[in-house]
Amino acid sequence: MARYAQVIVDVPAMQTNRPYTYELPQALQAQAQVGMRVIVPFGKGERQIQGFIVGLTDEYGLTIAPKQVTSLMDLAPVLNNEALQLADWLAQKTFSFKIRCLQVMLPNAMRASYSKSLRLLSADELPQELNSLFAGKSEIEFDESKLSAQQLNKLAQMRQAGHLEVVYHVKDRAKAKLVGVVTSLVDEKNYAQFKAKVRKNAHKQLELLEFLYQNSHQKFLQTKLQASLQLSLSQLKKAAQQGWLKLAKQERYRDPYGDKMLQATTPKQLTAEQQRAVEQIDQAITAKNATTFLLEGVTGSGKTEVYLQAIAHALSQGCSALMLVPEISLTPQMVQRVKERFGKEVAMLHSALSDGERYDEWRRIERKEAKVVVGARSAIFAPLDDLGLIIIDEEHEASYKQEDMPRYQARDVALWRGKYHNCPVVLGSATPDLATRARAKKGVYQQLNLTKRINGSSLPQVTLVDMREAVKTAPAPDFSQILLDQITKRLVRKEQVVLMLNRRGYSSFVLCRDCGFVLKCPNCDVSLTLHMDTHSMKCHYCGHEEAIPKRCPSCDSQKIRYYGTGTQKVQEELEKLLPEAKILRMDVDTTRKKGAHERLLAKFGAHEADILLGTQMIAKGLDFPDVTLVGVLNADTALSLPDYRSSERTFQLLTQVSGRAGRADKTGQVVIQTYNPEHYAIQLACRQDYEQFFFYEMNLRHLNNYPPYYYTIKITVSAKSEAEAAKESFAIKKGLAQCLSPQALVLGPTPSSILKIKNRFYYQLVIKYKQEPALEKYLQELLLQSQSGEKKGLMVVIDREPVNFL
DNA sequence: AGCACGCCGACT
DNA sequence: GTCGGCGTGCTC
Repeated sequence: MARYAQVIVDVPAMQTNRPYTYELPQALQAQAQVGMRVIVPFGKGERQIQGFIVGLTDEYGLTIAPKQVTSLMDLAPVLNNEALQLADWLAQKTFSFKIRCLQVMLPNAMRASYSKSLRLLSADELPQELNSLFAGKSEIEFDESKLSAQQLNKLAQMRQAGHLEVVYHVKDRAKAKLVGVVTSLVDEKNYAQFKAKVRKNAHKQLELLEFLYQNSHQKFLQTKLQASLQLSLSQLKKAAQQGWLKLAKQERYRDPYGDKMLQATTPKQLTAEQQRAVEQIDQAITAKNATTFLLEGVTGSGKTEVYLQAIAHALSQGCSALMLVPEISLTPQMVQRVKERFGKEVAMLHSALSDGERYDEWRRIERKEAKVVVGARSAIFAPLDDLGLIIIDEEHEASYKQEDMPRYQARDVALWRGKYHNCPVVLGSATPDLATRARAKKGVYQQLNLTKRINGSSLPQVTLVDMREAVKTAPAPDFSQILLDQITKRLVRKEQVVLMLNRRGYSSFVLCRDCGFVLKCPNCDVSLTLHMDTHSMKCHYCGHEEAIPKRCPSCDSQKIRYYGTGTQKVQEELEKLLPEAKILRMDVDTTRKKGAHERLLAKFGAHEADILLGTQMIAKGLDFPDVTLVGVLNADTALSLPDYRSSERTFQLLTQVSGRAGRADKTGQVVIQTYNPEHYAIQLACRQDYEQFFFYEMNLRHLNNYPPYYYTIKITVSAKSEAEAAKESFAIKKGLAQCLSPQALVLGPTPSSILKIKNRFYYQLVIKYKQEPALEKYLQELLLQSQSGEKKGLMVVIDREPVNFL
């Protein structure tokens, strides 16, 4: 029983980034607990907002009168002690507002939505101008954007005079789904009595009564009953009135998967290597050791089976398990495998779920109805409170880093939770992140190796095509003769082909052959991308759209052409070369709709197409036995990017796609087209030689002072003018020089690779350092100060260990 | 973020 | 002389 609550309010700003003390009304004092959501008044006026109780006290150390908590939004805390501690750590580590860190722990639906309404206090004072607005009602919704300046003016006057008030609403969107349930009340005792009252020719009623009698005291889903007996709602209601049945609402989980029945699977026989890995992990689970394992295994070496058996062991110890996969919708096969093994014990959290579905999955976890959670990045916050194991599959994936506030790295959160629960964390990959692998080498992580492919199938045969030469005789700009021949061969043999277009930093734009003019976005510093489906030019950053020019806007030449390579263009090329081939295209455009991804893959799996053409997204986790050829059209577009990780990315990607070919009995072939055939990342990816790549790349990182030898922090400054952004970033550099030791390095400031986005200009600095005790404080201070510049349109963003330097 | 207070330009 | 612009500062 405390009198006051410490509340973090839902105002993401630097000045409000601290707890506020509210008085708890008598009635709430017994219920209030740390970790509950509340509604509190904040600021002048009657504005109401959501907040989180982070502490309870009996002291109120302020001289101003306390405000009172309006209401509690929860009956029990939605954030436990672990979540609150984790939020603290996150806020500090990622330079984020506390409120953002608390919100990221919960499903979206638990974030309140706000609205305002206008309530008329004395209706006779209403001026004519506002008559139509209120239309006789005493309370209307208040949407400032829909009102004219004059109307707002009049309203303000009314308010001043006390004839009108603004009412603030905080709505909890977290609602359980309710379904109608019908319970039969007909039995031996009343059946005859009911029947006597029904007219003889009322067939429908008799039929219903008969049905209810046959199913005495049973429960039915209202919708199903209506459908099977062809009843309207009013007929049901009438029956309820007569006492035949009871209509009620019942809570029901939204079911994102449908009632798809899955065949239960049993653990598979393990190879000696897998066995060893599972044993080591099991041991750590049983002993409650927060060991971090690096499970390094080539594609097809059976990492998933190791995960599944380790999860089973955690469950057998009475613990729960958490498994992260990169952007889950991309790997439906993986999800299915987990569901097949653990059935309804599994909860899924991924981006394709609606807010409601996500909320339901979250509650299933919280109520301990699901003990295995599979999900993408944000699932790392799943409310499992007896964790026995955390797995991060494809741990090198960049998608584990969140790109906006709070900019967390899910791997780091996993390690934190592992420590909290004393449970092991397994990082799995065929091509581990260099930092991870380096830690394993130093013995910080324990390495487990899977060196053999599970079915003994050999690694695919890889052919490098030097496009500098091949392009001279190529039948189409993106297809060398060698690749085309190979594709044709598969078509004849009725085998399947996967073609990957490395689109990073590459898209189709329009260029004038005469004057070199490129059509650019008026708001952003990027060229517009051609979209054949809508017949327009689009900006990928701000959404600006315009018509495709027929003549050059600069020199009026007609020689304005499409340049670059997009999947659409490649598809057209391919259709011309191989008119008989059936091609499926998979890219952002064709997979935007929910479930489109799965449908495309299912189609390809069912042999409805010969060729699957796509971007990076096809490289991950899909596994089709009849694919015997994988072609990479442009292996090196990412290599030229000004990012120290471009080699690592290219290596990972090529290694991964190569693994897609020939997994079963048929040996696969991989054809890689490149303009840099001698580049080490490409050469070593061809040989699937991670070890060699690791040594080579580590050496380069060492020479150039990059991670994992150094930590990095990126500071991005943006302003309405380039000069301001530049000026501010130079000032920050000056400040940094004061606080950093001579061992630290500061790169920049430089204009960001895309200088202008949505009419804002971006400059950035990168700090590379090993040990800087004063840095963290300095950066916190910098953020605090930047607040004053924010009104002038200056913004500062701090990103720890950024995933891209662009 | 949002809301009020407060100090300077263009109107009745 | 007032209305109303938006720069500034605070929110338990």
